[in-house]
Amino acid sequence: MPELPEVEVLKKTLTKFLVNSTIKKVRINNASLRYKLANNFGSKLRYKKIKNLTRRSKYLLIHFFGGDYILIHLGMTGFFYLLKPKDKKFINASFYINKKINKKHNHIIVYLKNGYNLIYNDIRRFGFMKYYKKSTRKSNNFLIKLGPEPLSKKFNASYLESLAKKRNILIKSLLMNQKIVSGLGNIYVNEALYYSKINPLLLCNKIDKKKLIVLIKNIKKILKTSIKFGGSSIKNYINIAGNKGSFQQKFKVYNRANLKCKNCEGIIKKVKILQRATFYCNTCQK
DNA sequence: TTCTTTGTTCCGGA
DNA sequence: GTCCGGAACAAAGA
Repeated sequence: MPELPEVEVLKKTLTKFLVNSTIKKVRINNASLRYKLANNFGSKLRYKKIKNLTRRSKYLLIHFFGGDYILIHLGMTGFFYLLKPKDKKFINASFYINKKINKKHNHIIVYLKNGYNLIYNDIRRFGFMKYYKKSTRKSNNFLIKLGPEPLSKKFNASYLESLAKKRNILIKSLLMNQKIVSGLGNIYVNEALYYSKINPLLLCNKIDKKKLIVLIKNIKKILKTSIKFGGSSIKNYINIAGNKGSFQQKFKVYNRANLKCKNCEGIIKKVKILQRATFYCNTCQK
């Protein structure tokens, strides 16, 4: 699942290949993403020159000279790769492809003047992209409601405590709320609570500040490590088309129901919180 | 056929 | 009105 670190790595990788490049044409194989692509999506992109790329939460933004931009969300299975057919160069830009690419899910192909094709592949089509005018930069509905970035200074223990004491919800629900902190998904919340020895079923207003300090520290550490790891694993993907990557995510608790805890003798339990799979060790997460 | 998966929105109960 | 959890939704694969 593409989470914040994956999007950050994607941004960095694409930046190298897209900035200052001009779009020659766009081929849309399937416009039915999570939100149907506008009919003029391709024609709007044509001849646009890319200025820079940014990330907000799990959204990737591609900015054009002149100020218009596209907003992208990868959903559950969306990813990008770059292909330079002339020299058979293949670059996996999206961090986590383990399986062979099924071309039938190549929904959008952007042909760039620099010879690269930027390809968007999304098996379940929960991802989306939208074209926006410059004037929407400060009023974009997807961005306007988001809380602080988890890696920003604004996301600290005092901030979290002030919100936690006002609410009567589970700590996991608090962290999953994008208005509280934006960009943490299910996997990283599970992992961060495990590292911090905090039970996801605890009420957020019952957790003392000491614990919150540890939690904040771990969230930042896990995200940073993951970004670093993603950055280095990307290199292994600069291969000829078809070569598989070997990157494996090493989760401490996520998806380990009924297995032995990596920290103690406990067994990892699985419950649902906000309809999401939640994993924790009953012994070390008090 | 049914279940799982994520992020967001909507709805109803307390 | 406010707070909270559950359902629904998007699509595909097991």
